[in-house]
Amino acid sequence: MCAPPPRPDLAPDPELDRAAMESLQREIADTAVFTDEFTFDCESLTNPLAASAAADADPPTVVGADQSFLTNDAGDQDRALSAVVAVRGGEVIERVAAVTDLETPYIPGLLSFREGGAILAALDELSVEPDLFLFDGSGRIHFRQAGIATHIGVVCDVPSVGVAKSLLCGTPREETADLQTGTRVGIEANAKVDAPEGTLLGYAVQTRQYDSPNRYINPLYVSPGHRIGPETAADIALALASSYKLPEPVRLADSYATEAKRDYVDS
DNA sequence: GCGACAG
DNA sequence: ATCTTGTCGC
Repeated sequence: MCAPPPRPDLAPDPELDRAAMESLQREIADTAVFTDEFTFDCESLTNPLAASAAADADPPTVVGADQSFLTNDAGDQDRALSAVVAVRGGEVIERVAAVTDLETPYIPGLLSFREGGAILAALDELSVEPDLFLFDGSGRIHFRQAGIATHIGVVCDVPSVGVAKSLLCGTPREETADLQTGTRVGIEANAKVDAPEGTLLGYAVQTRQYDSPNRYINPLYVSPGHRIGPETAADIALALASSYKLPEPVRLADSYATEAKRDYVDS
């Protein structure tokens, strides 16, 4: 992005010790806004495959991000590649990628300190101005309500949504098996979450399901990152998912992360 | 000791 | 995340 992050002081620093990381996450959560606070038109979050795409509206720029990892000669993952794809009105308008050294191992709950640096480096290369971020990982569904979507959203002060493929913490309010396409089940805070029990953290969202009773697709776990409420976060995930389980911007970032990694390995 | 968790 | 074969269904 052209402008520097509004809160560089809150950036994920992999040099911090564990206690300091957790402390920073509490500060991130305090700074985060878990209600709708954005100016773009949510109704024009259409994609090209949606027949209802309004040609006259000016659609927001949605940026999806996902990471892949590079291995050194010893066989260890030593670098992260962050792939970022900007989509507007269902069209890809820009793709950028950045590679940074990994400083921290993967620790559940501290993902942003491992991958955040690469993401911020990639976003720095982006020339378009994002209206909304979609990340592969949790937002408010997190022990300290500060998953990677919340962390990066707050640092950049850009509305963001977390899209995770599995549940980190929290409790579904109802059975999440056999949900119909387009339906959702609330995920609320349990004892493991630093929030009053019962707090609505996000939703299990069934963006896609097979017709035949033989094959089955698990729901996504969608939660507010920053400046988005839980209902809208789920609405956004559903609106941006077309033929696949993942919302288009993250699905495209996912495949670009694989593609860019292959290209990077060549050279 | 038990529980155990995004990517 | 990443590594793979096999299998289903369009």
